[in-house]
Amino acid sequence: MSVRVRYAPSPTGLQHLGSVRTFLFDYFFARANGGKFILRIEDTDQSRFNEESLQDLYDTLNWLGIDWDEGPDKEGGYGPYIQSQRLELYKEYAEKLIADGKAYRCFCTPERMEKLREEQKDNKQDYGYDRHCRNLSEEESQRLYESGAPYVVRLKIPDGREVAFHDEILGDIKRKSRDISPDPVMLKTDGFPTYHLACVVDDHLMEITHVFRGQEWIPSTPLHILMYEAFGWEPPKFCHLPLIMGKDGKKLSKRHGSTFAREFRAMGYLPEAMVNYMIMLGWSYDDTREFFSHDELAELFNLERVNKSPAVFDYKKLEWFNGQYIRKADPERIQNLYLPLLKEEGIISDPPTEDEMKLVKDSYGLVQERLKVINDAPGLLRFLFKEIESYNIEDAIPKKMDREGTKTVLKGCLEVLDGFAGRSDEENEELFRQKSEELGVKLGQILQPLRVALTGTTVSPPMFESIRLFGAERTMERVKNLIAQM
RNA sequence: GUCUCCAUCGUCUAGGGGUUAGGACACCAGGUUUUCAUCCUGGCAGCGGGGGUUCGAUUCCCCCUGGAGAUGCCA
Repeated sequence: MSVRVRYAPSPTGLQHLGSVRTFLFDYFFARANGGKFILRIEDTDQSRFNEESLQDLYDTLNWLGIDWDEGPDKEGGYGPYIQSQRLELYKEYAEKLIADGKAYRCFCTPERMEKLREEQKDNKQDYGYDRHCRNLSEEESQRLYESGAPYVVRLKIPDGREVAFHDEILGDIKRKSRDISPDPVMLKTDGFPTYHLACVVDDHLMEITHVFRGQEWIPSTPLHILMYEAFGWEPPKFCHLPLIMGKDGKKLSKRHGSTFAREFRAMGYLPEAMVNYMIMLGWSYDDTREFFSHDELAELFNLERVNKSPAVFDYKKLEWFNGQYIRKADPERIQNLYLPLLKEEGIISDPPTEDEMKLVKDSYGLVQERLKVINDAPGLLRFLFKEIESYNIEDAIPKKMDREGTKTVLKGCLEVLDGFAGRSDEENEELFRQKSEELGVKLGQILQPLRVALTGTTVSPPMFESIRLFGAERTMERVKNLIAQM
């Protein structure tokens, strides 16, 4: 049987790192096995549905280069792929369950449920429905139904059974049926299915072979097994993925840092770095290799090497991956990624002038080794395009030197800068060395004030290259400017 | 509370009855260098505890501990 895998997000929030990891495993498993990757929208919670998250889903998938074979916009013979468009189907199957005696209508009001819950809490009993309506006589149930009373459909959980399933990652998992929540709701009052019903019905109808989902679903899988039994269907294979944690071992959340895919995109992470890092969170290839292209993953990903235990998300390592990928990337691509940022920050005009574009292109060498994320670029390049707003004089004064000495050094720089453009870097360096000897300081002590004069900071790209790009004459202006302020 | 899952350096992981327990990030030190970064070299650091099984357990089994998740008309 050919592999069919689905990613089934519910559009109630933005795609976060856990979602990304799940669909990456879905996708690459499908690809590596020559199977189909299906996108299904689980919008069964009307109250939490939100349009923005739907757009975010598509944006995220597209950004990371993940395409699907079937989905809302790609009919593949198993549609519709949006659960809110399949309501009749779920109702039909719920009715079938009732007709077969596997489920029943429950007319208990929310008020009764709340009261029950409170009583259970007071008596320190286990929570759960007391099966009041399961014990209704058929006539009574029918009468209430015909009276138009609102109801939900609940599955009858059998007593005294052990429900087992085999997880492809975790192995055999068992649970006693009495530990499964008594008689979970399948169909809500509003006619929408719960996750459990919709998921089981759709996975079966869409002939899903492997269900990938987070480990938080393990406790409800026995329930799903019971549902497959009630329908007389063969369950798919289950693959419960380890959870992603924050540094403190708690479930990853905002307080650990960014968690939404779009935030990483906005910060200037490359999609391939993101994919590579995320796939390594819970999966490994061997004892050393850790760089994988999209195509390689689509060939090499497998279930055997998926880890069982939860993984802590390491922002530092992601950053390292990103730096590695930026350095390997085509310069033009990286420039095009930060070009809009330069415009946004008003560093260059919009549209850029010809001179600005040339300078952006020529200056790439200044940043390529220094970028961890794309968004670092504006800060590194700003000095080439904009005047230094204010000098921190202290920065300009090297260690073991004073203000006067620094002034003298800067004046010395002016002499060397004269005719700078006409000489090679080697020649210029030699001149700076001579000058520093003449002034009785080290080369670093002469270059630091110059660096501050040109860039406004003590940390910058290499001096000579920067001077060449910016122009020796204009550099001299900045040096004079700084001297005047000292 | 109850149920379920998990457990190798700080983090991601490889390994597996006999290994100097391997790699990567981070960190530290050194080198290259005009600062930063890159790059190179080296270093620090780990099998949670207790019982078994065995000639021998980090590896297999049990218990404990620790961590996480689930206990919704949310997914």
